[in-house]
Amino acid sequence: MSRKEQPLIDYINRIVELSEEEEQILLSGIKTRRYLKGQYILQQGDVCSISAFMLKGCTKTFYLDDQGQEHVIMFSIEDWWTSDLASFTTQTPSDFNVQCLENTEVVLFPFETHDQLLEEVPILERFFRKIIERALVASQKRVVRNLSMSARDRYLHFRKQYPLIEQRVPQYLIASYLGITKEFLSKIKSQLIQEQ
Amino acid sequence: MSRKEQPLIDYINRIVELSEEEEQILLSGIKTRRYLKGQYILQQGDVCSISAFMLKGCTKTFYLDDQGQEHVIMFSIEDWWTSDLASFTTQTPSDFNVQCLENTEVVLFPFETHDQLLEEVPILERFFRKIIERALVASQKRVVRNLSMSARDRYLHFRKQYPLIEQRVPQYLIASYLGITKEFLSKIKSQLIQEQ
DNA sequence: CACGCATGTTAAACTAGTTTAACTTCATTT
DNA sequence: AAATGAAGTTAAACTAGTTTAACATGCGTG
Repeated sequence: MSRKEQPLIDYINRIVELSEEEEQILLSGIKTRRYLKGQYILQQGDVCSISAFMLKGCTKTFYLDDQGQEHVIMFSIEDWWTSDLASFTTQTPSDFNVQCLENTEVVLFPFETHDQLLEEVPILERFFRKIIERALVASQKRVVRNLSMSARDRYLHFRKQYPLIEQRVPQYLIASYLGITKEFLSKIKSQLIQEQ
Repeated sequence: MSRKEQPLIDYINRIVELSEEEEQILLSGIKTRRYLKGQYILQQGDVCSISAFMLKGCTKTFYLDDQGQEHVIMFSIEDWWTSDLASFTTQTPSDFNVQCLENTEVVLFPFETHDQLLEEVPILERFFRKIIERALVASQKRVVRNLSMSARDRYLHFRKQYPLIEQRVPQYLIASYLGITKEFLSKIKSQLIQEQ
């Protein structure tokens, strides 16, 4: 049996074990949606009403500061989650935008049915705890990298950790993700080439 | 009734509701422990076998890089949690040290009994999900601040957000937490004073 | 009370990363 | 084929933050 949501089911089953029945309840509580390149899944100022699992495509999550400067917080590709957790959990306006860099297809978990879903399928409580744990570990590691590594080393780490993303998104967005200007990233890259 | 663990029980009850019985099961699965100023709760390279709730005192979590430089990741005071989640959840060697800056008393959640405790008191699954959610939100916000704010603004934010910590720990540790040198923090502070 | 040591400050020389601006490349539209 | 515009590069001038070093302060302990 092949359905659109299969990658999500597989993803969940790698972490906890869903029965047939639980799977059905889950499927009845979610929906899939497509976005075109350039469209926003979430906009700064809006309350984040969904948590999204990526089936296909690529998004950037970014923040516009007071001076209108864009700061890329994360990229998401297939099999990743994307949302603004702060806004989603507290139902307050979001600081972030999530915009599609490619045509994108996602599974949406709406906030309204989220608590009910957890009541009906309690094992998902553990599932969400575990994926949030992982996200927290990743975020803490990023804090450490930003505190202790030079821009050059952060770039090398990024290239190694996300080789697929590096080829898929423009360099100036990667520079923003790393916390540097596109000009300086350009310089780093030419230095790395000369060293070879 | 007043027991040492009461602040923990109160903390949990602010997030989920524990029955008398659940409270008893919880209490039987934890223990309290004291550390002297300077002692380590966790050392880099060891597997983190506990998750700790702070009853009293103050700790720093830090990372020593290849050049032996110390990077402060976080401070913890009363009513906070401290642990290395990455090491605790995967039972792999930790990158971090947790050292007491004052005489400290904590409630310890040992890893061995953690899963069993969650089986017996399933509501704790939700509790831990929620506090990890909060920690993730805080960590993401810190990433954003480190990407988008100057050292001066990060310092002002820190002072505002953690006024108690600022007075409790030495300035050079705060500089490290902010990702700058103690000399530069000193300069920022004297600039701020002159502006008054 | 004097010694040692941990903490904090100031200032000069330095460097990693930014800003500004001009130019290249390449894909898309007209 | 020309024109437009988004993405990337290069280089010079600049600035935020580091390094090094010297000095100040306080305070705990022999």
